[in-house]
Amino acid sequence: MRSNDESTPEPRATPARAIPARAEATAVAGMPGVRVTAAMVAARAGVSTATVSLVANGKTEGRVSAENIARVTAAIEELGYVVDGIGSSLARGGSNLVILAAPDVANPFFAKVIGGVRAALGSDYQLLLAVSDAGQLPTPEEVRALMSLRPAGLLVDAPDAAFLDRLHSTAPVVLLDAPGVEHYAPSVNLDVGHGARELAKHLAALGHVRVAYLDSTGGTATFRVRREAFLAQAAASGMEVPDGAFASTPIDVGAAAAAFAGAWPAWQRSGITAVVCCTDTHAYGVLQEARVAGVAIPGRLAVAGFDDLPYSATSSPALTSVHLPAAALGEQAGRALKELMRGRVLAEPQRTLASTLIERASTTGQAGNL
Amino acid sequence: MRSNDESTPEPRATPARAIPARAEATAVAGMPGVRVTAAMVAARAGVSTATVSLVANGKTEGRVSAENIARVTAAIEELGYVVDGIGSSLARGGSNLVILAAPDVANPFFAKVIGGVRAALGSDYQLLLAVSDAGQLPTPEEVRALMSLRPAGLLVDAPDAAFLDRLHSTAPVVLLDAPGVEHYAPSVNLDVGHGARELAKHLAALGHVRVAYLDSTGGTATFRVRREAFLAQAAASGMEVPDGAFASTPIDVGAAAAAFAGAWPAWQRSGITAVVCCTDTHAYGVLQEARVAGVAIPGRLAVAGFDDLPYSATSSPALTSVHLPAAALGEQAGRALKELMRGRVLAEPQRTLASTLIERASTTGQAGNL
DNA sequence: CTGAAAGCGCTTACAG
DNA sequence: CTGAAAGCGCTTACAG
Repeated sequence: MRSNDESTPEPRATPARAIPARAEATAVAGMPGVRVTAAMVAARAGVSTATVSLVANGKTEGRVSAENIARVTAAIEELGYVVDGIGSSLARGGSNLVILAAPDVANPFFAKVIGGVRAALGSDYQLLLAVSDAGQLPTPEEVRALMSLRPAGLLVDAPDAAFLDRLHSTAPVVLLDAPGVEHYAPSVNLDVGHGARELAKHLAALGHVRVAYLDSTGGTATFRVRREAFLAQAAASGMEVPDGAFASTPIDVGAAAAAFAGAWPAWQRSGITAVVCCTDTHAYGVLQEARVAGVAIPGRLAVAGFDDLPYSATSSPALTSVHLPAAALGEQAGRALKELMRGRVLAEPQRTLASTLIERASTTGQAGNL
Repeated sequence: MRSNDESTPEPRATPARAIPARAEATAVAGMPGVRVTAAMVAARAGVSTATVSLVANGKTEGRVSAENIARVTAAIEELGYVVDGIGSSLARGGSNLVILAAPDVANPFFAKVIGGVRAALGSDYQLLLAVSDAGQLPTPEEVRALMSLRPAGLLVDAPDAAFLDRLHSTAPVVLLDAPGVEHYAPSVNLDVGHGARELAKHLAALGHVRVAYLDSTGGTATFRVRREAFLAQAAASGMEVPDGAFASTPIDVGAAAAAFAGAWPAWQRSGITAVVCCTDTHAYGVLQEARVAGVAIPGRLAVAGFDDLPYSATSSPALTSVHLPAAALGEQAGRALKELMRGRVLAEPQRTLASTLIERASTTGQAGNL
């Protein structure tokens, strides 16, 4: 669980008699340096560590004299003192860390989510990402280890029930994009079903009757929602997704391209005129392979995706896609967590953000547009 | 610096007389639960906390009787005890956290770097990503706050001198992709210059004489290296990059496409037959706009990039690109840091990984390939 | 306004 | 093999 041969030379605190100014300035990057403690600051300022703590944390109002504030401030500055997070966390009973666990950090969509979280959290909390291998949430063991840091709060993106069952958090938790498991904790969800239905209506209105669906292999619950909502509305709108018109691949352009290449001859024979992809990434693969095969988009085949990634606005043809409000997702989750961390009760513990269909040339363009 | 109104209700440790089994199992996600301490385990097992610590950390050899190991193990299991990272870190003088600071987390390239780091670090250390806004390293203030967590080590990707000057780390540091600042700390670099020169030779061998260069606006030091190495070899190989044949945009497909659209008429007039892009992302923009404008790739214009992103292998045409060993970069940096954290001295503190040119259809394909 | 002291949860010499 | 005790660096009642 933790390193058994932690032979790192631990810097022993130097005796407080002669405190050199800028002790930390002697630390060379990569070399252990001298750690400046509150006791050293106290010695230099001629006060107690209690006073140092008060000043360092800005809790001086009506508690520390102007004289002492000045002395301590000067000593802090001279020694380069930074409050130790470990000692502080232990004394306070918790840290100011917020941990964000997500299966898919390296994703342009997720970058926006992170931006939103940061904006909401502000500088009171330290945001750290728990990373694991691509497409995987951290294991429960990893999360246990993280919980032992006593984070002030936890944000979990796209969790499944198994993960949440094994997560016994003592800190407030907010879930992001957690369809089907909202009851575990306050959550912010995406109404991706709405966009999926809009997409089905859009295709039906364009006269499509037989459509294919390119799904994700494995993946999180959102893909089930996307598929089911689309299929339900497709049926309601009089469209058919024939049995042979399903395929699934990992979220990877090449894999999607290959799957499309393999499936297209049969799809073509069965009269498919549109393919809906569960992510824009899948759709890029279809666009690419269609170009190679000389399939006119959208003239011969309409293509659409989900996520509205940056590239989709400028791809050729531009890709019709269900837009998801990533920044708002992060921002509202961050906001909710902040409330919980302050001990407040959420007025609205379950939130859902709308998705919207962005219609572009891959479904609406001139026929024959390559 | 830290929250001033941390009004979170702090769970007081319950008196150790009646310890219910599975205390933590009563914790509902999002609700503060009971924290199980070593003292509770000790009480239940009828031993001292010292013994609990020994057992929990697997340091029992020749120090704890089989009898007591069994009792403590059972109590740990029954109560769901997890060693508290805060208390442990304070006692040990440091945490087992490794913090990775990077400007560009949401990048497929970087996902591989992270994978490499994780593989090298193993389970002895907790890897956490310090995130900031897109394209930015965390500020020195943010890093200070992180340092106060007493990480066991620090990994910094693509730092500049200003960042390192203000980073007074007391923990071992390893730099990744840090051309020009290697002297600050042990580092693992990418010899991107080699790939850039290979690319210049490749284009020259294909008969190109006048080429354009699409650079990144701002960005990290690697872009300077890419440009300079390419230009030097281009000149040496008898190619010319005319004054008007430079452009730069952010790392964004749409921006690159727009820049190319604006520049192409003049480039065409001046006899440009190839454009080198400082990232594959820029190159995607060029490919896309070229398609719209009916510019045959590579017949009329050869296109190449750097990074060899996943999409480049399957784009249409597939993109010639300078491949960078992302996973190896992370892996070697992680390995080096692990050595340092164990108190060892690096045999080879400066390492450089080779880059290779991957030739694909965007430069070598049949002329007229759209 | 101030400081001595207790306590946060753990680890590690130390004495037995 | 075992436990009492000191100590990690801080914060916070508490008494003055």
